[in-house]
Amino acid sequence: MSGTAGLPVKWPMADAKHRPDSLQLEHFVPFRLNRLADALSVNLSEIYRDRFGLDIPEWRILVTVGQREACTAQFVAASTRMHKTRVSRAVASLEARKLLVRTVNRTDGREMALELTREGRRMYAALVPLALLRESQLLSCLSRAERVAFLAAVAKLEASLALRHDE
Amino acid sequence: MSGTAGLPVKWPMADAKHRPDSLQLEHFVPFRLNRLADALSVNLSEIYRDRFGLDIPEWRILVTVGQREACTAQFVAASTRMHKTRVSRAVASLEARKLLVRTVNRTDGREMALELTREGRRMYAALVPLALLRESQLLSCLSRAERVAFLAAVAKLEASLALRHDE
DNA sequence: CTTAAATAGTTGCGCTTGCAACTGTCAACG
DNA sequence: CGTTGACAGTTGCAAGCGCAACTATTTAAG
Repeated sequence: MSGTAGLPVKWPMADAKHRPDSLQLEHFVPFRLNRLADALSVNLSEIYRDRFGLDIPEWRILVTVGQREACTAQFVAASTRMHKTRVSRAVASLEARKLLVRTVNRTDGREMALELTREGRRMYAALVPLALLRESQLLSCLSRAERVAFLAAVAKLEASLALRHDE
Repeated sequence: MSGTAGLPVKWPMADAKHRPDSLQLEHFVPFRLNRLADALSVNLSEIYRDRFGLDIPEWRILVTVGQREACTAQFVAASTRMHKTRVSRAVASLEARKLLVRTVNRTDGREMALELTREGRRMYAALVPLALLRESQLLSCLSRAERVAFLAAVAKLEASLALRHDE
């Protein structure tokens, strides 16, 4: 332990520079993406939480169901990549708030079709434009070319991690 | 509710196409980044969890402390953007495992300098090359130009969200 | 010196989550 | 039919987390 005799440090001493064997968290891409995604979530939650009282799982379900006629919890779980218990509980919550109804499938009693209620649709219709606006605001710091390049790279990363299920 | 008489749907009916008032979660950038960041975390955790028994907070602390001589928990919290209680508990865990020691600052008894033990440094030294290798593997689906463009866009987004504290 | 405000770090508590185990239903096979 | 395995969805439980409240220490002000 070299020079820690004259301890202590309010702020750390200048960190080792970019040596190939040194990992600087602030430049480590997985960490940066995690932090970025989290900041975006927090930013977006102003809309769905503060203005509509939804948490993340509820918001995802509302959007997933709202953009279709109806679908199963299974489908929601697969397309949002949420654990099925997380979906189950959020669906129960949305049902309790009368934003969504569940109907048992007549030909397969295991499944339940999820469908937004009139009120659920109203919330969906109010939410979507705000979310899309916020998305474009968040991306507005990029030029059109930068945005295209960025999204193309994201798509490639998604493909390489087998995250895409459509197209 | 219109055509849900002949219910139910194992898979949802073809979803409404890209109408401007329709939000498709699979194309919604904040969601995609969240999913991407999560996949990267899972991918990386194979290294720090399975091979070294660390969880995310512990891994971040090990890296943050390891790249400096010493620093405070405060600094770790600020630079990793983790809540101070999360840092506090993970530091306690690392200390219990003798990967890290805490030393009270002589001139300010509130602070404690965090420093890796010999064993902590050994783990850090073993971990870093693996993590950097994995990072480059994850980015290897992008050409050099694509990678540069991607990172530039990420940096702009970070700046626009005030996530950068250095440089 | 004394008091008040600020800061570093810890802890109690409630909430959310994932895992494993469970219920109930359907499909396959004898 | 009856049994076995797969599948949709739910629940008990323990672990992780953030918030608020706390301790201990330092700094500022009077």
